[in-house]
Amino acid sequence: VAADSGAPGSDSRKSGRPTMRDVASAAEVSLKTVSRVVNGEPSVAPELAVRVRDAIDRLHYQHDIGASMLRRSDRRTETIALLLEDVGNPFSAALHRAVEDEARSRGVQVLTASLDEDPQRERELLRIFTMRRVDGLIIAPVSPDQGNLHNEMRTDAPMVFVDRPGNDVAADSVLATNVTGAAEAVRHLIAHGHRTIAYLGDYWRITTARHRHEGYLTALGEAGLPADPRLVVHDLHTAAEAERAVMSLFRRPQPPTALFTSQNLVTIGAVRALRRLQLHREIAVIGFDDFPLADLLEPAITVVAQDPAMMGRTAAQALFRRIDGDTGPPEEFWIPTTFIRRGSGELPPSPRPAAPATTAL
Amino acid sequence: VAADSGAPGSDSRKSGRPTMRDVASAAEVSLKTVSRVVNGEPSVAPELAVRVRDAIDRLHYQHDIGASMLRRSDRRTETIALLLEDVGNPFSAALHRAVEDEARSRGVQVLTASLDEDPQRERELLRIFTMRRVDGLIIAPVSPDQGNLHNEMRTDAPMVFVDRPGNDVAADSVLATNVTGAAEAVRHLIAHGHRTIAYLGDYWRITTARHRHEGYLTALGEAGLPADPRLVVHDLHTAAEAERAVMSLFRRPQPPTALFTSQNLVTIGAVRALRRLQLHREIAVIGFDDFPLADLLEPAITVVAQDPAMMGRTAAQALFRRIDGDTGPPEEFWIPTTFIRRGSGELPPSPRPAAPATTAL
DNA sequence: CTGTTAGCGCTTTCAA
DNA sequence: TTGAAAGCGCTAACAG
Repeated sequence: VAADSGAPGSDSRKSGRPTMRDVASAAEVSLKTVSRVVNGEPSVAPELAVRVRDAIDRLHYQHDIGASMLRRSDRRTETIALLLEDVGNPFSAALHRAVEDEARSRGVQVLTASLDEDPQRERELLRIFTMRRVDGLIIAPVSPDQGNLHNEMRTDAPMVFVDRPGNDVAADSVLATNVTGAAEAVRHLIAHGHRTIAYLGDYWRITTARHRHEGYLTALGEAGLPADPRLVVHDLHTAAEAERAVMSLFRRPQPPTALFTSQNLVTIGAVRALRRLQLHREIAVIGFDDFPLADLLEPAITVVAQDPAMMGRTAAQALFRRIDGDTGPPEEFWIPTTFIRRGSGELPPSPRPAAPATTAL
Repeated sequence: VAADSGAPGSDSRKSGRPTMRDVASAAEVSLKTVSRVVNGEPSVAPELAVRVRDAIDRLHYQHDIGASMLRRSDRRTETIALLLEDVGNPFSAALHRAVEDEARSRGVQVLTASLDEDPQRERELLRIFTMRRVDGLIIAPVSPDQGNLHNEMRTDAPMVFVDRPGNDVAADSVLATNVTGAAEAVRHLIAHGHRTIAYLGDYWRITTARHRHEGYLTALGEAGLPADPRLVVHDLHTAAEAERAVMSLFRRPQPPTALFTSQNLVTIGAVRALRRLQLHREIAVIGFDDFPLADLLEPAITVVAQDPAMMGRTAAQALFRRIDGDTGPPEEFWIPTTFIRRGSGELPPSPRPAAPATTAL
């Protein structure tokens, strides 16, 4: 076995990729010297280093990061996991990009996955990424019982929550100012004279949706306006659902004069419905979360913009601090939202009680 | 060394995560039996299997995929790389999502990275992913010299090109019907009476941009229309650049009556410019590549829609076929574009010679 | 069905 | 500065 290890020229390889041993014998040095050159350790005689590098080029040697990680003392895979709602949606995609940039500057690779609001998928991915020994995780959690989940997994890799809090897990979190941002929007509508403001929100189980609803209620409360439950619709997750919800809202006797939509797709669905009802110049709309072309619609859509790139960057930076050994108490990073006036949020209350739509209903 | 391997209860661990050996001694079986249970090999007595699983739960053992891969005969990492222009843009994000879904169904993880049109970054990432021993790569290439790149890398992992062809590399590719899609759009404009049609395109070096320009020329040629180089602007990569280009186009003596924009952001920039010039109801526009809310603009934007999800799915399926050992000749998969009439492409040629903008210029 | 031995490709430890 | 030996956590090959 060890007999042919020093044998110089002859390729004792059966097939497959060349290893450090092959390079060593080609360069007529020890395996360890090759390792030193590959890892850029300084204590190698220049002459030997040249011989090694020559052999590497000649054999097209490719270092195996996986194998090296196995023996390394730090056991770093230089890999982090990013678990988002859906890598295909604009918010997640922007956040992903920011994380990638931050990771790139550290030579770290990113494994991304979409959770689709599925708790089972979340636990499965947590298991998989633990088995892959990622150095850390950034996660927009789905499960309400993050705590159990995390314990159960025994993922000793650091974790940072983004967009949504990791309920009772002691870890950093990066969150948008959902409550105050939503309240600001609703206050703006009230200041423009609206008294009947509908709330259209995402799944109630999603923390951010609850927070935005809370901001809505706060602003109403401040103004001494009643919180009419008939003006509140939860659990809208797609544009189509939101469109239907708005259509039926305007079939009611006392329709709202303004809408606060708590999410991207809901805003778009609402705008679609108002167009169909020919009410888009009558009914005020403010959406939470900005979206491309919001400024080109007529009227342009007033929004509470989030900053997904900043959230991603902040989360990645926090994670890398933990990976680097920071053991301070968990921190919360609040990423401010930006209120952007564009027109739809500045429409005054429509005098007439809105179109009767289908009288039969 | 081997002395304590069989020692039952006492934890001989110094620290860190438990290994199969720990599980083996806790369950009082051999290491190999644990391996069998973990890998779901059937030939284990139920009683032993239970003991092993108990020990796994008790010690919170977590299988190490990296270590297992090192010794496995297939040497699969169950990982693929996905190299896209920018994971943050809608086209890439949608494609990414489709690849993820396809990979998920095989238990494969996806490492994604953005190339930003940077050839150096492309070669660096190719090197990194080779060192990580991904099972395969899906790539929207940047370099014109893919051939050299690929050779140089000696990435024996299969590769599939998506969105852009991998020039003279013998590998599968998944491409949109850029030439015919573009020609269809321009034919449509011609059919609506336009004779002066501008082409606004992305970086000339990008293959898809060249193909779309080719389609533009084809349609003009068929109709016997001259190809006026003053109506062609290349190398527009952002909405702002496109906006400026369109503004200056309409300062000229013979402005076009219609625009064909060869890319998302260019379309949006063009629409912005037409709005500023108050020409959005005069000048026809057809964009290549659909975008959200294109139907809500006024006029709604007629487009040649691509199908990024289909492209991602097709690419992933092709890649997995190769990973599974298919060694047939390289294939080209053409994903058809869909022409979507929405209004902006159906505007007739504007009779008056368009606004004079700034007379001083 | 179960266990033993060897060794994946690399880094560590320690001696020369 | 260089190298030999040991072993990371696991699976393959071959015994019992």
